[in-house]
Amino acid sequence: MRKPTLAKGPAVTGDSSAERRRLQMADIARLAGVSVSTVSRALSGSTLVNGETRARVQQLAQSLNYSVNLGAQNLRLQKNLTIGVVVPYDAQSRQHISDPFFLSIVGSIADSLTDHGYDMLLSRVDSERLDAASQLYDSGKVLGVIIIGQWRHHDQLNQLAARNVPLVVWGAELAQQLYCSVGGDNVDGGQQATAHLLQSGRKKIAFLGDRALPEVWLRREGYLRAHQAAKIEPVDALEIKVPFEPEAARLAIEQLCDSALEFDGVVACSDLIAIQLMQALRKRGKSVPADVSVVGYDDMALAAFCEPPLTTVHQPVLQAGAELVDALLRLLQGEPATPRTLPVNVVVRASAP
Amino acid sequence: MRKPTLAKGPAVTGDSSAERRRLQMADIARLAGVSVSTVSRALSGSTLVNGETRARVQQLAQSLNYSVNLGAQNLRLQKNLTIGVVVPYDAQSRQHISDPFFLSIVGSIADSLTDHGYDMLLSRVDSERLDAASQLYDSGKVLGVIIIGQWRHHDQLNQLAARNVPLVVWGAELAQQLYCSVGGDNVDGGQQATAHLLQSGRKKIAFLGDRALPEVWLRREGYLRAHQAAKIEPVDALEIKVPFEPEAARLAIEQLCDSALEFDGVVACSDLIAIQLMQALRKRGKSVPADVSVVGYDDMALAAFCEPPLTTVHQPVLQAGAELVDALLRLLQGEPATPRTLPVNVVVRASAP
DNA sequence: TACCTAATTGCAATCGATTGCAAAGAATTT
DNA sequence: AAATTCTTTGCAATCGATTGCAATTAGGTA
Repeated sequence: MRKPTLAKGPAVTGDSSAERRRLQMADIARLAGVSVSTVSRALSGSTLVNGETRARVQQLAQSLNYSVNLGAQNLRLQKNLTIGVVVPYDAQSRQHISDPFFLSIVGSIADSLTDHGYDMLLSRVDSERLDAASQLYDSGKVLGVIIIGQWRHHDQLNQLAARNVPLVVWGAELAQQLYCSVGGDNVDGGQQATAHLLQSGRKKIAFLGDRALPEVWLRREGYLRAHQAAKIEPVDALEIKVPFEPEAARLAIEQLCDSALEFDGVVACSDLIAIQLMQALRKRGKSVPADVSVVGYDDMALAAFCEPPLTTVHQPVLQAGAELVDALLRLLQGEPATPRTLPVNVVVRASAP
Repeated sequence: MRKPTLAKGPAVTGDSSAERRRLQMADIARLAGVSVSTVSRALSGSTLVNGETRARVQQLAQSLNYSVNLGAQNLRLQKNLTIGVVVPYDAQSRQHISDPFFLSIVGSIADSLTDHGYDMLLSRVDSERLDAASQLYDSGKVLGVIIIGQWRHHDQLNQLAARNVPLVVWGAELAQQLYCSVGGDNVDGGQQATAHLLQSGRKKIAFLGDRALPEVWLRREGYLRAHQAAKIEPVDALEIKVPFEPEAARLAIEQLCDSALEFDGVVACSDLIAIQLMQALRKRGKSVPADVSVVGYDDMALAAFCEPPLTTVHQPVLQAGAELVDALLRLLQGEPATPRTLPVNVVVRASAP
């Protein structure tokens, strides 16, 4: 086995003397003594060129690590195998791509795109200007776009769709929706989470989330339905506006815990919110789940390992990636793509037995 | 406030009748009644065109959502603002992009690239064929490549560098290294982790990792040095080959726990390994940290929240993304880029007080 | 020997943009 | 009024590939 040791070599230089010019077809042609046309045909395996010549050219190209310039090829062939994936960020809080849930969706999309032979261009836009995502498409960089989340701008997404931008969105299925969405069943998720708490005898259940976001609104809808089904009146004051951004969330949570509000159960709209809440409660000497039962949302890897392990609504991330990609590719074929709502289920762990 | 409700609309169709042809400069030219040259100049803000004409063309383009075709523009201008980020995957275990640590590095690279105005193309390659990453560069799709991890193929990376592929690698700084790397100080990390355990009185410390990987080899080096400094002889049998792949790791860990080997401390080469170990120990009635102290590696978000909270070696992910991007951009300028080893530090939590 | 067919190969137009250069027209100078 | 300059515009070449069509050559046939 080679033994790696600490290096002490010189700095790696960029160019030094050898100028870095990319090899092109004309070079191969010159070296092989044929025309560019012949090289092009040889490399694409056309039978129009002599078998011997073809083999010679192919070997030459291979040995020189030559690859066809895809930019030029795409231009000529009007082809493109790149899909844009857009992760909105919060411009105010300068919240970057870091939420583990979004990252895991991006990962699963990457896998699915690779399986289909597409490249993935990862990009960020201000969550208040989702329509900026179309720039990727308008400029021809990508064939179509997958946007992670609707945020506050269903309308902008509709405009993009109306402009015929090939578009699929991770998020809720809403009324008057012109674009294709794929998302978890938020109403059912909210309902299941709440019902689970109600069934275990909890009566004063807080709802933590920002209902200005469509997905949260729907989860709240489920929260209300579960109360209705159990013939229990939810307490209005226990709906707390908690944003997804960790820092802002922390403030809202501390405020809740320091208030006089009483609650024995919590439905949080993300695992991060749930975990922050559990920390805040512990710090104040309250026990989870003895004093307060907590249910999170997403079921990210973290959920199984925190203290106590978190009961949470599982979102099918792997399936999500595959479905998003499928839907977009179908759109690109000119086929219809129906919005999809994926089933979710509560995973019961210690935080809400 | 608009109230989202469940949708019941028809399927979103792809094309319907309206054929989807991308707008191009010639269209704008025709509509504005000028030549393509003028449009090109107007859109680039050249003073060569009449101010009035310029404004008119710009407004027209804007109102039609026209963007210059970047493929054609890049071809003509020999310009390209896309960087490739390559995440190797394990072909045997079909381990996909999912390790939270890699994802968080990718996230931080994405942020840094965006700040510099570059696009990011995310791609995967078989970890046994890292040299396949150069395809992105050879084909002109990207200006340069960032590869996450060296895996077993320092040699292939050197070959890429020798071929002048602009390349930066997240990983260890090794001997005879032709490429630029950025990574945590693995020797120091291993040493600090081990020293922390030794100082708290632990004597039989296991090392969990696959030393065929350079980074692990170096951490083991630190593990040995710490023992040497403390004048304690490490037990050879306590070096356990545990791969990073979760499933394979689980097997190795179960095997260790079921063996007759005795140990009171553990240095694990990732947080995932550490957490899996803690679960396995708990299942067997052993207590962490009373019976066994555990130190992880990476300090991913998870570490602070697992049970017990994990003492671990913190890797500076945010800084890593910025440094990787800086180094690559410097290379592309033709400037030298020195390999960088970033300082790491142990974050003490309950698993190894 | 003249003619026809088939197998190879290269010329030149094309994809959608940019830009040097020349031309047309307006404005200024002599 | 003629000459000169300045402003504005369009023509045509170019980036690196692909491909229809024509040209060349070899081989086969009448």
